[in-house]
Amino acid sequence: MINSRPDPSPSAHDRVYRGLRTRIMHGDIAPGQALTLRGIGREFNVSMTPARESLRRLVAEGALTLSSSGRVSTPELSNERIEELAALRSLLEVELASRALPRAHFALIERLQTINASINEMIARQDAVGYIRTNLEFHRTLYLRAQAPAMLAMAETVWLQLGPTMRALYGRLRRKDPPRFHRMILAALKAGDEPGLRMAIRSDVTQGLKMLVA
Amino acid sequence: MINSRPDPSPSAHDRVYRGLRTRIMHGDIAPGQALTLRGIGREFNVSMTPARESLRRLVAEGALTLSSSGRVSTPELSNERIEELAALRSLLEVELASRALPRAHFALIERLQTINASINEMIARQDAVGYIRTNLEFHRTLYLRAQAPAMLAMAETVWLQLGPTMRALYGRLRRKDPPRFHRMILAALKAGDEPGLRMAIRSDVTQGLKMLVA
DNA sequence: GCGGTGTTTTTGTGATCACAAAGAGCGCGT
DNA sequence: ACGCGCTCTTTGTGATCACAAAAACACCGC
Repeated sequence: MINSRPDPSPSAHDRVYRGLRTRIMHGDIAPGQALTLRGIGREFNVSMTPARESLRRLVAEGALTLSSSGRVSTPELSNERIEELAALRSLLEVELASRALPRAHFALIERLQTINASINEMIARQDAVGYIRTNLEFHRTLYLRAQAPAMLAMAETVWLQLGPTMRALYGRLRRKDPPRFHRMILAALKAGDEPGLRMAIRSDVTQGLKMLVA
Repeated sequence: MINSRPDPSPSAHDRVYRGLRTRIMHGDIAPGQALTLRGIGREFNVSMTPARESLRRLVAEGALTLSSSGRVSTPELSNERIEELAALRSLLEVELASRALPRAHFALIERLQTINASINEMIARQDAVGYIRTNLEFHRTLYLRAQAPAMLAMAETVWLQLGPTMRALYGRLRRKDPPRFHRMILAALKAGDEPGLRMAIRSDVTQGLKMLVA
């Protein structure tokens, strides 16, 4: 669903939407944070109309929740919901990785290794938002090779829903070691080992969850 | 995502949204059909504002496509996209059915059998829209038992994207025989046979696709 | 007849407004 | 000190408008 072509005239509501979306996905906003139409409008220098459209769009994608009185805020997910979303990530991303595997040439693996190095840097720097962003870039770069845009869009929707929660999670986690499953993913890609890749993805995706429950 | 509680004050845009959504999901609208803001507004007796919100929401869910000039229309899916969406249905619905299996008691199976009888009636009556609606009701009734609202919502989003296409498909299909895989699903549910259920769901979901490619 | 060109109509966009409901704050009474 | 009620502010909703771009249409020359 991500389109990288330079849109000649990005409509106002699209600009607002994209701005908020990346902020939410990367965990810039904490769970439970309320957003107001006029506040968004002021921040992006637009009227209430485009602000409303972008907020409602994000609500439709599950990135924000709509209270009964119409107020929108970033969601505070229950543990059950988090587990369900992790299961969805696993389901979708294992399939995406599996489809990407036959198309994963050396250049791609090299790029993934570069991104992985950035991730380690973010960890060393204790930069939670940067870590989430770079980690998602790692996954998206791989899944783009699957040539399955609808499936990738769904995976991104799940990321979006988990964004604020992941921030709260990793923020308090203060991990020090690099993600070990990423090395397993890279090894499986190099070896063309599909079962190994599926297991590595599943482990990587559900890894964060285990830390939460603990 | 479907909420059956009687909302005391359904906002205008919600009423419009729901109306359009069920129409699209059930295949009331043919692929490629264009929708205009003022037209929707007239039809539902609202101004452009709620019409716009509902259209944009449906676009966000992939139920409608937005042309470069801002016009919205029901999508005409490529064969590749249809295959991908069918794969998504398979992925999600197999998991949903698998989760519903341990919770599927006799009352549920009985209800499914009743719905299945309705499906046969729709087929005999050559009612394409009624067939799609009842068929989705069969699946949703089963999946509701999975207690996985986010996953069910995603499956419904896929149905929504396939709605107009399924209509065009089944409309020209003129099938005469009842869906054989539904009997397999019921049998597997009664027997508590999980592998059999997974296979039956996968077959049922991808069955329509095969007819399209042929 | 046909293609192109001008006009006219339709359509989406974003701003603004009036309104009602929800929230926040404050003070009064007990 | 605490709860209740009142008021003022904030907030979302939906209608309407002006504007620009796009589409539809009609007309004219060839």
